[in-house]
Amino acid sequence: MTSARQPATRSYHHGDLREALVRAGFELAGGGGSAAVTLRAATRLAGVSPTAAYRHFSSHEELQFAVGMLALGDLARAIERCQAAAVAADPRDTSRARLVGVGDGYIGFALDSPGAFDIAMFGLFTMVDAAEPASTGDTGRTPYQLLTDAVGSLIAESRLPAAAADPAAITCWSTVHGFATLATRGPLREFPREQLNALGHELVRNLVDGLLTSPPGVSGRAG
Amino acid sequence: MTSARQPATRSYHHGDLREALVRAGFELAGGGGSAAVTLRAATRLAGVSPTAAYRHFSSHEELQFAVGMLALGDLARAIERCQAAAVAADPRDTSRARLVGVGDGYIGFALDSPGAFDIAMFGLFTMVDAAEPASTGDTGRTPYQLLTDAVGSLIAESRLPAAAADPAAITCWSTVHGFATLATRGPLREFPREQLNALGHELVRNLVDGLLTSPPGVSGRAG
DNA sequence: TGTACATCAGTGAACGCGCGTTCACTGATGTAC
DNA sequence: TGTACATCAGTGAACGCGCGTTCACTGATGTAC
Repeated sequence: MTSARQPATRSYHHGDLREALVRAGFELAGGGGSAAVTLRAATRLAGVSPTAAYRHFSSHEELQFAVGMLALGDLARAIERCQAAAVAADPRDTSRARLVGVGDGYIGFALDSPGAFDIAMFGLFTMVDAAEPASTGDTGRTPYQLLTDAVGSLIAESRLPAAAADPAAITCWSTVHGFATLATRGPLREFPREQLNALGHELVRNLVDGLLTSPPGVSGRAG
Repeated sequence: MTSARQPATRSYHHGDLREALVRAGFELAGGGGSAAVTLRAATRLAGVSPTAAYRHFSSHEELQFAVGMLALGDLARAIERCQAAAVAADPRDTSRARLVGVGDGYIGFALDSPGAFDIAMFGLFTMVDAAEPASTGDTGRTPYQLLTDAVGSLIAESRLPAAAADPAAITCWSTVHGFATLATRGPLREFPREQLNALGHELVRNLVDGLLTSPPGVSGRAG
């Protein structure tokens, strides 16, 4: 969106090495998670010497972070897709459907792309609501924002008390994140995909309906 | 429990290097999680040459696994302690209290000993219900067994349908595991400990009561 | 009780590996006159 | 339009690091006679 005074100016030597390195890192993550995203491997994949990376990233960590942001954007899009599907399946309750979509998208993305999910967490964990444009989906929202947006509409509809906003978001995130981890790298790892789909599907719906039935944050009974 | 024909036979050269290495590994994990449990660092800490480890472990992975088992045992004991406390706090509903104790213990252990928690997962994830004695608490049960035991008593009391056994265990584990991860290495990392305690406390009780109100596994409404 | 011997826990040097990072450089690109 | 020059993206060799693992060994322990 900056004025394009020069004709795209693409390609000094390589074209756009920064972009190529981030894409290479993303590909590596797909194979072996965040541990596979080394600076040398990325430059190797891009067909360039290791030193070249330092023209675009000041350190290995900066590359990892950039790859994480890219993966976060993919996660956001997966969530947006599931939200659309959930709304289509239950058009009379779009707020609930949008929250369901967050859960479905999160779990589905982890199952489909465990490596990308792993590196996405690298980015997520260092900046929850970073304004990094690369980390947003088609609606311009990060995965975390999509979650808080969905919780926010339930609050706006008085179906969740305002005080429940934070605890509800944390509960949702904890549940789907835990399941994604167990299913991806944990003891559920070798379950057939169909069964994981079914388990995740039910988990998310139980989670959302449980939340609406007895919202957290409103001091429950002592245990 | 084997016949002690020889007087404890302790100490060839070192005493019990295997034990010392596992303890060293555990100490390292306390500092930097599973990644810090290298074979060389463990031997260094034990004051022994790297090669010596190969008298007791066939590979680095075997050492990591042994350390994981030790950490799992600690986790089991943390759970047992929380179960006792929960039962004392609510003696009229011991089954519910025991399940609450699993959650409290799991989260508390992760918050108290993130490194040990990390390496414990290394062991857990490769063998959920291994019969490894090192991985059990004072009652001789592994953490996972303590969870299924607690769910089992609720089923025995007809407060949960038998069909809910597996999904309920998975839901519980997912939720507390996810929270432990977010609180330990995730975006909740820098929250004050007291707040995390409160959040975890409430999360667990909402989880358990939600489970008892609407058990999973009994095909809920479509979403 | 004393000596010869077998066992085997631990040593020390070395291997190859891939990593992140630094250095002085080269050579293609774009710019100024 | 053509030449001299500055820029700066990418090179290639090298560094030090810590890792897991192998090798031939040493020397303390326990055992047999």
